[in-house]
Amino acid sequence: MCARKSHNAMAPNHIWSSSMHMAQNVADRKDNFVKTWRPPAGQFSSQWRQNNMWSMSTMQSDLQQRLAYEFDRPSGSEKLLPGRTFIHAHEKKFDDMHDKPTTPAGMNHIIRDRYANGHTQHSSLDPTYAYTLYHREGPNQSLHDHSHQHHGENDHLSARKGKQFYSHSVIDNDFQAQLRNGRPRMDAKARSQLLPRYWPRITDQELQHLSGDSNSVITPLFEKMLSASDAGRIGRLVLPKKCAEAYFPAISQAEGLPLKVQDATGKEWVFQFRFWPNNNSRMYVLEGVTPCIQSMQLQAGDTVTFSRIDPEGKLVMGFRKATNLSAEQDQPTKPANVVPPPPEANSKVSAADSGPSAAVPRPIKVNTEIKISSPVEQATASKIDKGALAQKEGPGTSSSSPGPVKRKATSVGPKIKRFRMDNEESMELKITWEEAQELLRPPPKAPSIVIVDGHEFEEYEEPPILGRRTYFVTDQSGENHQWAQCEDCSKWRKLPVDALLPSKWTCADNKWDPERSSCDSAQEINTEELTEMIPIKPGAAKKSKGTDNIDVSDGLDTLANLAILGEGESLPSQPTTRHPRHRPGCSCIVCIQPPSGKGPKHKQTCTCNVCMTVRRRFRTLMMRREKRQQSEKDVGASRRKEVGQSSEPVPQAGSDAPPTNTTSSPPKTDTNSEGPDDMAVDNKRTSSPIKNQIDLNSQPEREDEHSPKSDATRLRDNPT
DNA sequence: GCTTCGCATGGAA
DNA sequence: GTTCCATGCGAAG
Repeated sequence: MCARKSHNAMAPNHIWSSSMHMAQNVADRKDNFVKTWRPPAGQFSSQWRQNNMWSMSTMQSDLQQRLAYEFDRPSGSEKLLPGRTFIHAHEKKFDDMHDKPTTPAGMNHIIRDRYANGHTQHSSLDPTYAYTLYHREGPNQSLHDHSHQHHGENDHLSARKGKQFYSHSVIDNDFQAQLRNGRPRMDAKARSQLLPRYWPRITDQELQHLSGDSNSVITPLFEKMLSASDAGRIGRLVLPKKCAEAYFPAISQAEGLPLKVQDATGKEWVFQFRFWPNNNSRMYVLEGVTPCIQSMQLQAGDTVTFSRIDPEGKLVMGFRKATNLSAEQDQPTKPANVVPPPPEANSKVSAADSGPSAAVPRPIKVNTEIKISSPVEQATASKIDKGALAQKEGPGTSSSSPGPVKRKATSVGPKIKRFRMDNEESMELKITWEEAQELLRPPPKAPSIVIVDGHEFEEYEEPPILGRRTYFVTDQSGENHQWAQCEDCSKWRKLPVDALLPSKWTCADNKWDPERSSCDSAQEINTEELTEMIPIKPGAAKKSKGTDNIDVSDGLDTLANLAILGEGESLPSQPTTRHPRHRPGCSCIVCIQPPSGKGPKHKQTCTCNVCMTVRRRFRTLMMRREKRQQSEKDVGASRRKEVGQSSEPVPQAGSDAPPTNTTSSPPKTDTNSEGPDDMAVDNKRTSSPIKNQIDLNSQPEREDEHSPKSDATRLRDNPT
């Protein structure tokens, strides 16, 4: 359907794939290929929203990766060769082979550039080649980023002198490592099983620091975001099993063996590399990492990277601070992912921190996406630089780092999760993948038609762009059109279905309806009518005006409201959305609340998001409870009537109290007494120090599950 | 009572 | 259903 070329060129590739994959029979995957890539027919075929591709959950990781690329893709130098309008079957094959794991963005850049350089054969697609290869021609000469040099491969090889950086495993190098280590490295298949979140994303600057001045070659092995327990005082760093088995020495005894690891400063640490038996498997840990972690001032959420220095075969440990995110976004040109100057850092490292060119004698790649680990985050980054979406990276810059891999939320401790959510930038990560899809538009340049295996494909030379959200509507006459909201006046305008809007769109851009090409023109229909047709809330986009062109509030509000109303209750005029797994950035009632008994107490006057949500939820719960109790009373009364008529005493169902008490006892006025449900509600409402206010530190969603009696008791015990 | 060690548990993928 | 892995937890020191 779209953007075939660039996707094929840059689609997720596996780090460890070998060229043998290329030899796989294309026909084996032909059917799937065709189904996936065939341009769908129909009136929306030009829209960048084909569900058969963009909504398939099985494609998600791939798509996320693609999205990440689409978002950060620079233009200009990274375009594919204009003249190249065909797709090698084996290239597509490769893409298919590796569309599950995601590709670090930096790798994408390299791969793209290799395309641009005419390396279109297997080597250009083979990540083992395609990753970064840097060389320094002399002490004061520039390091040449392969991705920006339009030289041939031979030029590079011949020019390689002095220090070399291999940002990913080079086959020969890996083979040598096998020989040195005396045990086979992970085979290609096993490598392909390595989860993308462990793929190393190391900038060239990090590599420089790790390498020091030696003539060494660095092979990044894997990385891991520190969990709370990793960074805690236990001193145990849980290692991803496959990484441990692939890159660390084989151990047969649980006690393991001591492992020397060098940090970025050259200091050597000795950890105990061992495992625990676990569910017929092993759980690998590095013990004794606390001093090292502390010396690096790492905490949960930060990332440690493991690399190998060859030819010594040393393990070297780097790190990346998670807290660089905000600073990085504030200063997008500052190189991120730079190893902070350790205590004994030399001037080189310090200089590196001061600017991209201070310590690096070449136009080093400035990676502003290094912290962006998910497509959503990528989207956020793009949002920050909304005006220059397509030109975010100027000439001479690119991302050497990879990137966008969706991190497992549980790899970050709860506190870190909340910290990340509190982070202003992270709070902007409020766009789901499905929402992002709706914002993608084909690039303006018309696609060329290519034929692959007898099937026609639209091939775009440029990536999709972020467009303004529109809503497609079929009116009563069967006519299709779409509605878009003006950036300036927030009026909704009806547009033809094939209209492609830029992310910033105003009435003045309404070339399809000259009568309504001005913000002064009235809206064609009133908002109420519009709301009936499309799932928008009046003024929703206005809310986001000034902060972002992407209107992402709908889905979020849906989630929040669903959380408030409880599962199974949908909202009128809003799409029914099941709550996804809780992830960093999730704004649901569960995620935004501090854990029980932890965190600062909220005052009754607090108007924070948590408190406001709790209040709303409390009110809803109370209303529901009162309704339920009222209905139960009614049922009970009617039953008693029936019982009275039949003169048979029947215990009241669902009540602990004797049946006679409910009607015969006078209303209790003692708020401390344990009364019926409605009294418990009253108790709850009045137990607060401030009249008619609720306990913002209580957890109504749990209270809802408890008996009213316990509610009253707990509120009495903890009136704050 | 505190820390360390080893395993178990359960959520997430 | 299986595997991975973050973390809880009890035993031992």
